[in-house]
Amino acid sequence: MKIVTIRDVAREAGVSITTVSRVLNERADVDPNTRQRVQQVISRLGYLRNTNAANLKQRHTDFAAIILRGRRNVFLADLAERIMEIGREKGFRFLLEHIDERADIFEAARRLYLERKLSGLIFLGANLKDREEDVRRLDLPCVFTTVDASFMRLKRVASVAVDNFRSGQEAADQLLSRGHRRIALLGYFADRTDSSGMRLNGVLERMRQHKVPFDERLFSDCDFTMEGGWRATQALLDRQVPFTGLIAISDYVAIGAKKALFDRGLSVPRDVSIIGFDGIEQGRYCTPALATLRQPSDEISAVTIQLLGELQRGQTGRHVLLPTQWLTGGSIRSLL
Amino acid sequence: MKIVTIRDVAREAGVSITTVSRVLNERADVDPNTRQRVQQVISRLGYLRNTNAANLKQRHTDFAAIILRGRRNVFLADLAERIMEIGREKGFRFLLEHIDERADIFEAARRLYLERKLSGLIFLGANLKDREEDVRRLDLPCVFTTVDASFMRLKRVASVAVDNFRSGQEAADQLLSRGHRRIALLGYFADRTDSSGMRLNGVLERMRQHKVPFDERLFSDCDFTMEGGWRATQALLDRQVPFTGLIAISDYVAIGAKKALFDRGLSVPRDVSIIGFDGIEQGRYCTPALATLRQPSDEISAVTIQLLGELQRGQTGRHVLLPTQWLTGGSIRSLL
DNA sequence: CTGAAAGCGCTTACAG
DNA sequence: CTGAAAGCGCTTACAG
Repeated sequence: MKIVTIRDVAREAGVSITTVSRVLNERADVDPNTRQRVQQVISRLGYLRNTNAANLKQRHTDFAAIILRGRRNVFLADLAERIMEIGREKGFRFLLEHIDERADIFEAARRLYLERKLSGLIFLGANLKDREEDVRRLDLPCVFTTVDASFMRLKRVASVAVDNFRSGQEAADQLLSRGHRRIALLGYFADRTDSSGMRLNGVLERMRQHKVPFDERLFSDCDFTMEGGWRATQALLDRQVPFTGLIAISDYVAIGAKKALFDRGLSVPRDVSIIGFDGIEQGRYCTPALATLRQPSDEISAVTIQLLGELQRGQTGRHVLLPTQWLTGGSIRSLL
Repeated sequence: MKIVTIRDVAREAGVSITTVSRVLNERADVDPNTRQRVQQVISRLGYLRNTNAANLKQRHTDFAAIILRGRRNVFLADLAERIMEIGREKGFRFLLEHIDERADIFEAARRLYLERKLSGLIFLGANLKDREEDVRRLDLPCVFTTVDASFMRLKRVASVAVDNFRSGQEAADQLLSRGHRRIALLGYFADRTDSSGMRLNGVLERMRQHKVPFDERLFSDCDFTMEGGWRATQALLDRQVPFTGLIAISDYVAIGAKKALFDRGLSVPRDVSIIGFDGIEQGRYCTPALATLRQPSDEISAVTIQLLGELQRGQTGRHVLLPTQWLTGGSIRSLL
């Protein structure tokens, strides 16, 4: 592949590379005729700017990077698209970096800053446990989306997430108000900041308030995947402890749970009522549709952009907690 | 954020930047003591190499780029992971580029080559219609995965895909052998190379062979999404033409179809038997499980790597068609 | 085994 | 409105 450089364009157009650079960067101080001539040469030669070279020299850019870990998380991928869409309308420019599940998001952020310079960072689905120092080192406007970073108390850090604890309470309310007393829980408890623990603790708190005892044998450990939900539910059923309701820490887990029940000849919602979290598209396509507590993606996206703007204008970071929305579905029924 | 450069490392370690560069690039010709000292300084200062600068100077690299369009396609995302996994074991190094649905894959390829130099390219889910000239211009080893590029007849181009036509035939066989005669089809017909048209034509061909007439009112147009399948099935049902079997061009479409049937009070497989294509994880978690023609991801991945290796060694590109695997499921039943 | 120097393809003051 | 020159942070012959 023959490589066309700015030098080739300059020669063909009969101008200096400085002028070509000006055209490339859409600067105003170029004669309209010159600009047009250069642009014609650019498209005729099929010139593409070498971003390496451009970024090497640039001291700073107006790009904000979105760092998204994991390539299979459709929820976060959609959120990223939405954030970029809303942000572009407000004049932001983005670099979306999809990094490996096992990669370190803060190292990725540093590398990206090094290479592209940045005006800000948006992290989707970050794990913040013991990472305060890493965040401080970045010293850039940082917005954490879908995770509460308020405990960090850093001026240039903001966050927006759903109120997972309250969301868990609501899930419990939905089952309790329909007469369910024996409720199974699928998920895990890690640290204070993780969404699984928050959601489950919300459920447990509300059960306590309603004086409904929680049978520990009805808790089954699992990660955020369908397979995890499937396995955990099988383990649960093996214990032979009866339950009529099941709350899973995510819709994916709930889908796995539903499958495991089906495999054992149990039916949803006849035998077990199921509730998930997140409100993924998939859940709407389940038969019956999965009842869930939906994360308001549009609002999360809009707030993310709002917070990034505030940080860039020098304001102290805010930490926003949004309520989830109850989305009912055929996966639950009333026992009353 | 303070930026540490190779110059800082060199000064701290008391060597030239050339030597630091040698350490960074893991060259053998460095004194072990020097190497260790430099490495210590690198980790002490938290130095990260500026890839822009590195790539600017490098004439070529041993990186192969994987270009994947669309951020929501879990099937292709998994395939990419698998390809990288297998490839790494064989000494390949990869750059995975996730590009926007609307972006041009060949422009992305050219830009990537410009910026990172490349030893080869792997395209996942490309659309090759009228793109022969673009491929020729790349003039690099190119492997097209999940699409048959044999019609291009270019020496440095190889491809691996499933035999979609045969796969369509098999889908038809599965329903016909169970006594289904009124079969609905969901998908679209574009050009010769697209998988939807190939699959559907396979179905139609086999129906002709079995002298089972196809009622055109049982074809409903849709894209590759769940929502598309849902809408198309509603349109189908509105026509009030009875059918007992349904073949959708993908599992996602089949999931949408199943939902639409459910919404109208119809049951799978009691009222309608459904078959999809691809074999996504999702399908296994449907209740009942979705019968499908699975694309053998592991084999596709392994062949992709094999073909890339062959091209890099100067061999002429081969075009491999793999059979799909029948994965039965509760979504179909026999009428016999 | 090590270093000085050229240069990758751009951008950016600076001068006119 | 335009151009010559310096320099971004690396790699790579080349010389020793």
